Amino acid sequence: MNNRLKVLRAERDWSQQDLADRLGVSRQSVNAIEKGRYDPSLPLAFTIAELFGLPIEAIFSRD
Amino acid sequence: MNNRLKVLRAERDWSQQDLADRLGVSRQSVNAIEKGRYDPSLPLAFTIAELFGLPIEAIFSRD
DNA sequence: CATTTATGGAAAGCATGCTTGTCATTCTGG
DNA sequence: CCAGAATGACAAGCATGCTTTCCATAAATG
Repeated sequence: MNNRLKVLRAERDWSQQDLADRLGVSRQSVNAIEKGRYDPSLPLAFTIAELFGLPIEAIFSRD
Repeated sequence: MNNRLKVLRAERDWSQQDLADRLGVSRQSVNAIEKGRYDPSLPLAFTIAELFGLPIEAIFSRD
């Protein structure tokens, strides 16, 4: 899966740590997801979508 | 997370096995997800949403 | 320069997702 | 009644998600 986390983060001028704090996960998780090393769980994808006020499909997409 | 799999399946008169075949997963996975024993991975949630032609948020929701 | 902040990644360990196989129960058709 | 289909569940095993800890590099700041 691809994701737009880096862009959404940049639009808000948040560091990976800032985003991780808002999501309640570790910075390493944000980094790994952002770099495509793995996909978030569905619950985390919901948390991310809610934080950015976007549908999951507007943030994540298939490769 | 809650999900509407059972209803969506019933609307189409599909068995759990029918749905599993269409999703490319085991019947046990469909059963476990439907019964809330665990959540699907994000890629599987995408496959489910595509199969039913609905946004992920129209199928899955937080508890 | 020296220090701090941001990012990328590796390793080990625990939790979760998914598999195959198996079993029990219930329901339906013949 | 009997056979088969459908559902629910459990176990073992492998894959993935997430954690903490640690290290390396680059960019920004004093």
